[in-house]
Order: sequence, then structure tokens, then C-alpha cells
Amino acid sequence: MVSDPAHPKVAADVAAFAFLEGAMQVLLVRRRYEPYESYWALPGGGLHPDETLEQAAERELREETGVSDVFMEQLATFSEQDRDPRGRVISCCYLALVDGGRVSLRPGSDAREAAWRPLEELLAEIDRGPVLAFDHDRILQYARRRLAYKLEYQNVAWSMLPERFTMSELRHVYEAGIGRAFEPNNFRRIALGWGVLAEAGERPTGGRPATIYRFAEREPRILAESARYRRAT
Amino acid sequence: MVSDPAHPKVAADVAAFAFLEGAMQVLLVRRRYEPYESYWALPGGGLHPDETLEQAAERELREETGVSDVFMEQLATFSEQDRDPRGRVISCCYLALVDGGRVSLRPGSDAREAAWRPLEELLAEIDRGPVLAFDHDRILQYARRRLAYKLEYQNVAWSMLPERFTMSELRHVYEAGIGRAFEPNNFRRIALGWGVLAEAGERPTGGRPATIYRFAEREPRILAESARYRRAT
DNA sequence: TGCTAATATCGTCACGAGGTCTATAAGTGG
DNA sequence: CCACTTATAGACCTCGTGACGATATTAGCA
Repeated sequence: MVSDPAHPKVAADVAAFAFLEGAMQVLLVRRRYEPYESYWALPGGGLHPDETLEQAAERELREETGVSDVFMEQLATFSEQDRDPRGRVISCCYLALVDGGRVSLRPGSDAREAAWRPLEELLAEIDRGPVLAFDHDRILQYARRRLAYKLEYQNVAWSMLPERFTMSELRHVYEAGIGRAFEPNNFRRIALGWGVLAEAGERPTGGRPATIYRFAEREPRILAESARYRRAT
Repeated sequence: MVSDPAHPKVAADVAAFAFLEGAMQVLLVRRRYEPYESYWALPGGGLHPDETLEQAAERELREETGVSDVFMEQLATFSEQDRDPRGRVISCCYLALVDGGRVSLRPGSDAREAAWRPLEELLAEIDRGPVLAFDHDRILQYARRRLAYKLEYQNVAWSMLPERFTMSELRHVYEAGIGRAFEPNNFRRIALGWGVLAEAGERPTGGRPATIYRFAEREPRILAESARYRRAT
């Protein structure tokens, strides 16, 4: 497969995250073919002529894992010459946020299997040495930083939660995505201050029942302006 | 110029900003050839086989405008099928910050001329209708948002200032880049609080002389953590 | 029925960042 | 000597938010 260097191969890869079993998980596929045969990798593949990069990312995610209809945002484009041993491949990477309880994994033809892997464990493993195919270790680290930032900045957590959830569940998503424990009461006060949560009943918990919330608007919205050295009168 | 759709043409474009004559300016080139002949556009061009996208952005900026050795950061990749009438061209766009007093413009072979254009006026013109070639109107709007965010987030203003500057000059860069007036005393207190400014003499101003500052470190650094719902003990 | 444990929710305090405003310092030109 | 300009400095106040304890509501159990 020789490629005209003026027209390199272009691909889209996806770092998809979900909150499952109390931890943040990333969606990986096991490669069926060379190169990196049997390695784990981020789902992704070549751009088709009739689609945008975002459409390619959605299609590859659907084809390789069965996951569709999720929040997606462009991350960055990676263009190092040696990132693919087959030749020049430029990869535009996307961040996807998935409600893990809503989707079921169906590995596609290019993948032996698709699976959620705990993010923290995987990142710790990567710190000790290469794990994923291609430059996907680096891409995953990049995606993780963006995930943390995105959660603090916009109300995108609804993408990773069922329709109805408790304040604890919301907090757990934030704690897992940002990688830090939060004071429950402070988190609660601030989350309610966003003005995007609506009450939707109660749920027994083994202790005092928890209020159930839903997102009043399932559209991305800036949660907090960075309010530095505000304007003069 | 027919292109294999599986291997589209890949280009890098640059939105370069500088603070000149009291206003934020963006660097444009006037196109010499079709399509969009004689239109103003962002500097940019096709990726060479032996370079990364960032290297291509630097090279195109240097070749078309004479500007080199500037702060550069990837913005986003645009892949709409119809963004170039010649066929499928995917453009990876970069944000560049330039010290306008340090560089001199030298238009290259692909450009009739290169010029700084006042950002606010240009954006107002864009609001009234298409102005730049291709989808560069949209890319410029995207770049402007990133510029504002970047200034608040990291100490990248040194890229747009001479070695030595006064607090007023620094504030003017922020006001022009973010598009808002700041209370001088607040700005001063907070800028000094960053801990990255060092005093370097005085300069007469027509009133009380201004303290001259320089950046103690000319490396990107986070200025303010987003401190929301901090961790529990 | 009491007691404890567990979980969620609520109230309060303190501190610091940042806004507003006023005062002072140090030049220029009448 | 005074008015004017520009930069710098201090005082004060509000508000967001981190820290911590108190209260509400269930289950389990003797």
C-alpha cells in the first residue's frame, strides 16, 4: 500500500469514555490484523470520501464496537511520520462520552473483541511502558486531560449518565473523570448552582432516600465563566 | 487535479495574531491564484511528505508572510467536503502568537501581499457576510475564541510583546485579545500575582514613569487552576 | 421500642480572589 | 505654584468555595 506523500491516508480515532462499575472506563478494541495484531487499540479507521472526519469517527465507533449516538468532540490531529508502520497516516482523534448502561458492545470485523477497560489502571500500565497499538498510549493520555477539563467546563456529564440519577452518582462521575475526591456537600451546592438540574423523584438508598435528578437541558452549556480581572465599569 | 478520495489532500492553515497600533491584528495574505484569486485568506498550504502538520504550518507561515519563530498551537481540523472548490482538502489549523514589532512581512510567491488586519473590524465585516477565502471566516472566528481563552489560561502574552513592556501594554494586549476592558488596578494586582513578571527598570510616560517588566520565564505556564468543588480532605 | 449504622441533605464559618473606590506618587506644561 | 496626566498603592466589600459539623431519613437488630 504505497501512498502518494502529498495525499496521505487520513483516519479518525475515538477515545470513548463511560462510567461503569464505579470507575471511568475507556473503550478499546483488540486488533485482528497486522500491524499490532492482537494489540488493544482505540477504535478508528480510514476516512471515506463522502464523510467528514466526525462522521468517520462515529461510523468507525459504530462498526468496531456497536456504540452509536454519543456525545463527540474533536480532540486533536496527530501527524508524526512514523506513527503507523504501514506509511503516512494522519489521525484526527475524537473524544466520545457514553452512557455505559445504554449501549452493548458488538465487536466488528476488524476487531477481535471490544471491551471497556478501567482508565486509571490502564494509564498506570502505560506509565510503566507501551501498551496500546500505534501512538494510542499518547492519544489516550491527551484524551484523559481533555475529559477532566470538559467535565469541569461544560455540563456534558449527562452523556455518561442515565436519564435519572442521584447526586452521588453525578459526583462519582466527576470524581472518576477528574481523578479527585470531592466534598459531597460542596459538590452538591455547586452542581445545583449550575441551574441545569431538575428534581425527578426519590430513590431508596439504605439510608435517607436520595433525590433523583435529571438534566433539564441535554445541550452542552458553559458551567462557569472564568471570572478573572473582570471588566471595569 | 483529481485526488484519490481515500487519500485526500491535507493542508495546514495558520491564524496568526499580533498586537499592533493599539489593536489586535490578524495576519492575512492576498491570494495570487484561483480559486478565490485576489481574496484575502489565512496563510497556509499543503503538507509535505517529510514534515508534520505543525512543521507545515510554520513553513507556510514563513514562506507566505516571512514570519517565523513564533508561538504555535493546534486549533482544530476542518474536513467539510465542499470547503475547497478544487476537491477534498482537509485543513489542520493552527493558532500563532506573534510579536508584531519583531517581524517584518515579506509576501511569498503564492501571495500578492501579506498584511495585518484589525481583528475587530474584520470580525464585524464577517458578521455582515463572507469575506475571506474558503471557510476561513469560520476558522478565524474559532481562532479568536481560542485566543481569548488562551490568554486567560496561560502566560502566552509574552509571545505578543517585546522583551520589555509596561503594565499598561500588557493590559492592552489582554483587553484587545479578550475583547473587554479591565480595571487597571485589578489587572495589575492579578498579573503580578501570577509570579511570572520581573521588574526591569522604568520608562517615562508623560505622567508618573511606568515600571518596566519582563517575563521571568518565557515558557507556557498555567496561570490559574480552575478551582471548583475542590477535593475533600 | 430504643440504639446504631448508613446515607443523604443542610447550615455555618473562614479565607481569599477579585470588584470598586479613593488616595498617593511622579512626571509634564501652563 | 497649580492643573493635568499617568502609574501605583491601599482600603474595603462581596462572593465563591473549601472545611466541618449538624440534621434528616431509612434499615437492621437486640
